[in-house]
Amino acid sequence: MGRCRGNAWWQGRFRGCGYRVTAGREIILDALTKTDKHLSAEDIYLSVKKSCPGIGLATVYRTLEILVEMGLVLKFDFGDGRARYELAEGPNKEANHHHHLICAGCKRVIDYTDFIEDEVELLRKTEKGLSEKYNFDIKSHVIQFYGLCEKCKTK
Amino acid sequence: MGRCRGNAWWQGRFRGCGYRVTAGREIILDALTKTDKHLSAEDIYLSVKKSCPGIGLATVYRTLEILVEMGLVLKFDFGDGRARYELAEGPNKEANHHHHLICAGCKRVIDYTDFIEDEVELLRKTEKGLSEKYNFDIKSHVIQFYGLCEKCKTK
DNA sequence: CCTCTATTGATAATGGTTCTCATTATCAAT
DNA sequence: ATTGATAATGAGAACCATTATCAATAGAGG
Ligand SMILES: [Mn+2]
Ligand SMILES: [Mn+2]
Ligand SMILES: [Zn+2]
Ligand SMILES: [Zn+2]
Repeated sequence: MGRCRGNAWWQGRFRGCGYRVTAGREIILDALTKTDKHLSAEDIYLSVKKSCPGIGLATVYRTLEILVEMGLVLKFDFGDGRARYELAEGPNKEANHHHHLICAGCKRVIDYTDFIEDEVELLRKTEKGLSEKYNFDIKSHVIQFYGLCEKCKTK
Repeated sequence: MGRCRGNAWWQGRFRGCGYRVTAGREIILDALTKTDKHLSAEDIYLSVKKSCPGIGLATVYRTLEILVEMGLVLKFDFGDGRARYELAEGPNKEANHHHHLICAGCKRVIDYTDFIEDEVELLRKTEKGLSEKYNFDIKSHVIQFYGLCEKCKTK
């Protein structure tokens, strides 16, 4: 057996999907785990480059693609022309599901979970109704509110 | 007074915003009015080119930008790498608001309004709560369900 | 170690969108 | 109807996030 790279929670899942565990993939997932921001591919690239200077931007994109496909990471479009990524689940983020408030002024993105309970209730009803009516198998949803944040609404 | 170009419902609003009424803008808005599809800029360009061969793609983009800014047209990202546009309101589409089901298999987009009543109720509550808690002025929302349509779920 | 091959980094290519600029069209004032 | 100020346009270049290419490298089972 080759040198062991550790036993982080995600590695089993990773190997189970037939993917190899590499230094690049480890550090990219680390970067996403260590922040609550909504990082772009380039954000991640620059962040990861500090402790892994040789990494290429293409590897970041390729890894993110895999992570999204596996459901470990969520990919969003907040309207600024680049994709944003966020850890979907993890060691400390088991029940991380939330929705977004997006400021049209400063482009800030606010995570909120405050009203999730009621929403989840309605979503369950809506998804059930839609599934039956359109015979559509719902896998995920995107709920985003656009407007002006505290600072931008006064200008 | 120059040749009158008609008195379509939108022209007053257009001039009121300081924009000139042009043949290109008229025909682009026509194209959006005459369909219930979710057209890309290039879709519109090709469609409009048939009755206005000289039009340029840049004009389509510029016009769409204005229409979105004015709130006459909605811009969506369904994850296929290009923006999609849809008439927000119009002569026959006063209460056109709806949400989307997006098939990850065939990329088909289904408009639905069936369960809007309950959703509208929850949205009102949620928006009120969020506005107060985050002092955020909500202007619009995007609600999309992703999954597999009738045809794609069996494969 | 050894082999097989998935992964990687550098870089070119792609493709949707935006920008530039000389020309044209709109429209309020004549 | 004509004019003049300037907004709008078309052609094409530029931009830039994302993908594809490919030779070199590294993961993992034996
Ligand atoms: Mn978030
Ligand atoms: Mn629609
Ligand atoms: Zn703001
Ligand atoms: Zn489908």
